[in-house]
This record gives sequence, structure tokens and C-alpha cells, in this order.
Amino acid sequence: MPELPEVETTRRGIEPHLAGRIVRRLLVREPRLRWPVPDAVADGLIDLPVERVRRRAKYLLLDNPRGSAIVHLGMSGSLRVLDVDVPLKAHDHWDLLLDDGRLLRYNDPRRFGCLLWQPAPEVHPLLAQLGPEPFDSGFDGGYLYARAHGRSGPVKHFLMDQAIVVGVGNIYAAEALFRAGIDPRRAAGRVSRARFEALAQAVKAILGHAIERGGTTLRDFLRPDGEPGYFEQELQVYGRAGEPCRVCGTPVASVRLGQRSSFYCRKCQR
DNA sequence: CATCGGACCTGTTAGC
DNA sequence: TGCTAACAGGTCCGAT
Repeated sequence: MPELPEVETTRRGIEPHLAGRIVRRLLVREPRLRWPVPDAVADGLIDLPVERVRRRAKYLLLDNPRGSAIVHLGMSGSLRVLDVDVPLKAHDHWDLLLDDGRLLRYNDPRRFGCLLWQPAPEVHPLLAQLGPEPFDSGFDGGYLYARAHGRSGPVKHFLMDQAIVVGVGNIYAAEALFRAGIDPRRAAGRVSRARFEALAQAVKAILGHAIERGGTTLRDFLRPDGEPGYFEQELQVYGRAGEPCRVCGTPVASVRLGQRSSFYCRKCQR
């Protein structure tokens, strides 16, 4: 489900309900997420106010004076703020109970997500190796060109590598490469500086626009307020195998790169 | 180092 | 209608 726009949509949805609220309790029903939920999360959160909710890459960080709870949504995770009497659904793995009688509820059928704790001055190892945010000024064509030097793997993998730039997953990689006119199979080290410039701009534009539209809802992503995202209607190639390219009419091609489906126009992308 | 495949899970859908 | 296989928005880890 969640790439950067969906995580940012989630952040914007929950932060107004969490900021300033004191955490009363963490109720973990199913600790077997990607990693077991450590006791340190409850110890860190209880009886202190949440100061703010940040996003770094696809991680959400609930900050308080002691440190940060780290939440990743994996493939199928979602967060909602609910009244305490809302009935449980399947795969509701934990609740964060707040001092106003509401709670933050985490649901994740596949359990690829996580809930971890980062003590105040430290940076968790998961966050330490991340590349720049796509909206950082340092993320541009020159940066991509330099990092791609000597890399033989497909540029799509390069773009989805969170150590290169964060936030781009399978959907938005396909969309950004289409917009930049680059074949996803092309070796990263064989992409020109000019085309990397177009790619960096495409990533910024597409992610920014998807955030404005509330993310992409393919089957089950819902914003914390229960509304779907509306970016799906604007997808150019993702999930459109065999349908006409919106630019040239050529049927959209699909290939398997690594273990992931990739969609592209063989005429518009070289 | 970079690259590749497998692993972790459940739910939905395509195909027979 | 029912069974099975393939596939799904992520990313870590170990082998090469």
C-alpha cells in the first residue's frame, strides 16, 4: 500500500489528533510484526505528550521528550484515530490510548510493518542509511548521475533503493520513469545526466501531486479519515498493461524486473 | 561494494 | 462453484 505519498497522507491525517495528547497506554494484541514490538516502545511513550508526528522516508516518528516511536506500514499497514468503543477488526494489532478517550489503531494483514523505539539522541540503524528526501534541494539530476556511476542494475531498482532516494516504491517508480521517458530496464549507469535531471523533477512532481490527491488507492488504502486517495485516476502506466499509452496510444508493456511487475511504454521510454 | 534471490505474512484474483 | 497458483503498494538479509 504505502509509498511516500500514502505515508505522508497518513501523517497529515493523524498528527492533529496526536499532537499535545498524553499517551495513557499501549495495547499490543499481536506483537509479531516484522520485528517483535519491544517493551521499550510503551516505556518510552507512556505518560508523556506526543509533541509531533514526523515522516522520514516511509517511516512515521511519534516524537516525545524521551525519543520517538517508529512506525512502518510495510505493504498493508494503516493507521486510524478512533473512539475507544469502535469494535475491533481482523488484524488490528495495536492501539495507542490517548488522554482524550480516543486511540490510534494500527491494522496490518500481512504484518510486514513494525513498531520500534528510538531513544532521544540516537538514530535507529534502520534510519541511519537512508538517502535524501525527494523534496530536498540536494536531490537533483547531478546527484542521481553521480550515484549511478558504475551501476549496472536496472534504473528502476536504483530509483527504488532507499539509500539513493527515499519514498519511491513500485508505483511511483513506474510513473516517474514514464514521465522522464526512461526505460525501466536501462542500466542506471547508462542514463545521461540530462535524463536524470528530468527524472529528479518527475519524482518531485509526481510525489507532490500524489500527496495533494491524498495518495493512491488501488484496493485497500484508506486515509486515516476513512477516505480513499484519488491519485489512481492519474496513473499513466502502473497497472495498465495492454491499455493504450495516454501519450502515444501504444499498448502499455509489462515486464518482471526482479520480483516486481514493471509497466512502461516501449515507444515513449528508451 | 553491487546484485540477486529468498524470506517474512495474509488476502484477493486469475485461471483451470 | 471450487481449487490452486500467482500476485500484491516493502525491505532486510545472506549468498555470490
